[in-house]
This record gives sequence, structure tokens and C-alpha cells, in this order.
Amino acid sequence: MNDRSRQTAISLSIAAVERDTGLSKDTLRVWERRYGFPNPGRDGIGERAYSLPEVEKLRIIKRLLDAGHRPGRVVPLTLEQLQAIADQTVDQPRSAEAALGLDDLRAHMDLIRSHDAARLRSELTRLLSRFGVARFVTEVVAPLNAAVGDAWIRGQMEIFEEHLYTEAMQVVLRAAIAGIPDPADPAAPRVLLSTFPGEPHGLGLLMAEALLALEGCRCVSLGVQTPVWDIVLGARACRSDIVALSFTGCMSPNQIA
Amino acid sequence: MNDRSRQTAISLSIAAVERDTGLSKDTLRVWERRYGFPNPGRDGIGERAYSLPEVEKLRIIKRLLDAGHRPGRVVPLTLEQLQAIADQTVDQPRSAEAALGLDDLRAHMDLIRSHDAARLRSELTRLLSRFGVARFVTEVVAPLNAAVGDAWIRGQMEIFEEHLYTEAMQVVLRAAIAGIPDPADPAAPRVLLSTFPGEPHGLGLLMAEALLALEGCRCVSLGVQTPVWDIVLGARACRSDIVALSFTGCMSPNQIA
DNA sequence: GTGCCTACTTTGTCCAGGACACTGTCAATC
DNA sequence: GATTGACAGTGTCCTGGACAAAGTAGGCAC
Repeated sequence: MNDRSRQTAISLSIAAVERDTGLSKDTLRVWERRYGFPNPGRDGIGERAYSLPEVEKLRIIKRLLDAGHRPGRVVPLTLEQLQAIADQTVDQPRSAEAALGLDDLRAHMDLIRSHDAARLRSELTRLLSRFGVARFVTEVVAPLNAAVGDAWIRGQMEIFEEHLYTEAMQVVLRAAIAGIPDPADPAAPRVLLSTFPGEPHGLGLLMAEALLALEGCRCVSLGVQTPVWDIVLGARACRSDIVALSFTGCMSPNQIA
Repeated sequence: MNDRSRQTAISLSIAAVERDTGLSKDTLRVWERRYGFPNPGRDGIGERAYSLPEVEKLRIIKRLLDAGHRPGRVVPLTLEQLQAIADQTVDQPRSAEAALGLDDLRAHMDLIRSHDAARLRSELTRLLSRFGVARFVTEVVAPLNAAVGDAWIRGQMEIFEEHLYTEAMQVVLRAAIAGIPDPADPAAPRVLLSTFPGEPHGLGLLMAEALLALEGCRCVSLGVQTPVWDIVLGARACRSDIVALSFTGCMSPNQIA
């Protein structure tokens, strides 16, 4: 309700840190109790006041957790140790097959980092025209997403850069989808797309929509973060044959009565 | 971490209710303490187990709060009383000017409720062509948004229907924006668009983007929910002259160093 | 070595009840 | 009518305790 203006000193309330890091208030307090980190000062009222470097470190830790590490092993570490772990973590087998060579991929990452939204969009559109929708999605979007995710884990990419990329890619993908004609076959399977609450990333959804539309499906998207119950309602209302849900990794289509 | 499967009995954990209603765990507990509602049962472990009707009532209450009512006045009421308040609340002065007459508006609401995504899209596209981008945004999108919001407050619209509408409108607006050529003038003002964390609605952003692009601005959108610090970083990186932030109601552009 | 079962440890979330700053309300005063 | 002050309504934060679910390691048969 309040969000008292904390701009005076550069420190954040526990609610702000929850927003910015994705770590719940409970988790933040219990880490402080157990690991001694974070160790926020207190403002005049006795409430936690997190410093900016502390929040930055928390963000790095959150990324490592999402990448599969355990809190007990990473929370007590120093910044340098965290960076080292991040670097070695992402040495997973990269992009087996891709229309983009590794050099191309690096070039596009640099393009993102150059913050030239218009050029990024036109370059992506060029690739779309060159490879067609299907190859574009599987061999350009997917590896680029992975590369952006990796850079993000390594701390080599700011959040706004990732937003910039997501927005540009969204524009291109939506244009691609708009270019796919509706199936003439009245028996075409009807697909409802959405993500569960807690999954705000919509690129996977658009990728799926593009591929499914290509296959001749009649796609209806509900956008991201639809409550489970409303997904059921929506599936029923649209008489959908398939419900496609996009996760950060796995995919689970299933039939609904 | 757990989200224990509660499908067996039809009850939700406090975390699930927080997700589905937007009321914080703290608020839910304190309402229980103060007003005696909600009054969830306890599962085997002693944790709150909210019933489905309870959650539905909480959702209605949340809507009324967002519409300006005070908790003490609405939380203790019965469902009927709440419905009565909702009905009388929305009797605000409706749509002074609009390209859509009230009948048209009602017709479009019915179209949304018919769950025919394709027809909704094409109808909106038709209106876009007929009125042009500027009038479409101000005289079609804006009143429709308001009408959807009203229906939502009255409980006359399911969440998935609102998602359906948002997605369709998004497709149309993005197509409209894509059709606006980039300004040739190299001195065109550069505008960065985003919303603050906590504001996940992107239609306002797209409306602003459309209007600004029409005015010859060079728009770059970061999408929704960008952390404040990253908006600053983004504005700097894109050398933006203006930062446009979309809220649920008011608009606040401002200059950045 | 491989597979499986059983302890042990880690970890996020939940609980209770107290506190307090912020905001809106209402009445008395200038 | 505006301003001020008392007062109640309200959301968020605090502490410290508890525990189920998930992950890890040891033991034992094959």
C-alpha cells in the first residue's frame, strides 16, 4: 500500500526486493537467518533496507538457482566465486544444429547489445524470409532464446536488453503468424494456447502458435498467465481439441472433456 | 516450492489464493483475524484450505476494492449485497464520445462473449480500416477497454474472455503499428515505452505506441513490467528523449538526463 | 558397477500474534 | 468554506517456531 519513497537513500524495502529478484519475502528473511546473507540495514522504522549491491548479488544468486544450483552452496559465496560458478555452469553442450552458425549467433547477440531495436527487427525479419517460418522458429528463435538465457545467467545481459529482444522477436513472430492463412478444412483441430500463472514469458507460446498454425491448426491464444480454471473454461467455450501449455522447458499437451 | 496437489478436495492453499485473487497472504490472514472472512478450513497439516466459493467471493471483493471501495465496508457483506454494490458502482458517466454507438459497443461485448476469436479479430480489423489508426485507438479501443473493465467488475465476464479480448486486440494493434512507416526525419523524437513492475496490462502501451508512431515518433517498447532501474538504463542506452509509462488510468511522461 | 531402500539434510512456505506508518473520515475551529 | 487535529481503518512488516517436500548419502543385494 505504501511503497514509502526510498529514493533518498539508495535502499529497497523487502517488497521491492521481492519484486525485483523474484525471491519471496519469506525466503529473504529465512536466508538472512540461516546464511547471514543478505544482511540489510534497517531504516528508521526498523524495517529491512536492502542496498543496491546486495540486490544485485541476490539477482545473480536467483539466476544460479534457476539454473539448478542449491542455495546452501551459492548463497554464502562471494561475488567472484559466484561469477566463476556462473561461467562454468553454462558450458553445457551448445546448439547442436542451427541455421545460425556460432559466429552469426554471436553477431546477433552483439546486435541486441547495441540497442538498435529497428535494426534488430529488420535483421530478424530478414532471417524469417530467408528460412521460412518453421526453420526460423526452430533454428533461429530457439537458439537465440537459449543464448539470451545463457548471457542472462552469466550476468552479461541487462534486463532491459532482454526485454528489447523479447519485444522485437514478438513483433516478428506475430507478423509471421499473421501471414499464415486460416485453415480451410473445417475439421482442422482447434488448439487453445496459454501459460500457467507464474510463467510470464510469451515467446514460447508464439513459437508454438506459429508451428501449430503452419501444421494447419486453428489456434486461439489466451496470452500468458491464465488461471487454471479459466484455461478449462476457455477450452470448453472454444470447443478446443488440444490445449497447449508452454513451460520453461517442457511441453504438455492433453485432451479435455 | 510445494503446491501440494489439492485437487483431491476442492480447496486452495493460501499461496494459490494469493495468485488467483491478487490479495497478499498477509492481507488474507489479517482479514480473517479482523472480519472473520474468509474463514478457510484447515487441511491435515493445519494449513488454510480455501473453498472455491470463498475464493470467488474474494475475487469479487478484490474487484470492488480496485474500483475504490473500502474493505471494512465490503468484506463482511453477503454475495447478494456485493452484487448490488457492483451494479450500482459502475453507473459512472459512460462513453461521452465514441465512434461506436452504445448498441455497437454492446454488440462487440456479445462478440467477445461468443468466444469466436477469428471473427472478433476480423471485426476489429474492419473497424481499424474504417476509422484509421487514431480514431480506432481513441474511439474504439478505449471505450471497449472500459466496457470490458466494467463487465469484469460486475462479474459479467470471465477472466479467459478478457484474455481472449486482450489477445485479439493486441494482434490488431500490432498489425496497425507495423503498418506505420518509420519516420524519415532523423530528428524525430525517440520514445521509450514500458510499464512499471506490477502493471502487466500491455494494451495501454500498444495504444500509446500507435498514437506516438502516428505523430512521427521513433518508438521503442520494452514491454510490460520493466524494473525502474532498467527503464533508466534503457532510456540512456537508446538515447531516448521521452519515456512513456502506461498506468491504469493516468499517464506520466518525463524527461531523463 | 547398478539398482533400490532407508536415514539424514536442506529448503521454501506456513503459522501466530504483535506492531506501526499511512490514509481517509469526521468534527471542531479559524 | 478551508484548515487542523483526533481517531479509526488498513496493509505491510517483524520475530521465531514448525514442518512437508525434495535432494543427498549410506547400506545392501544382485
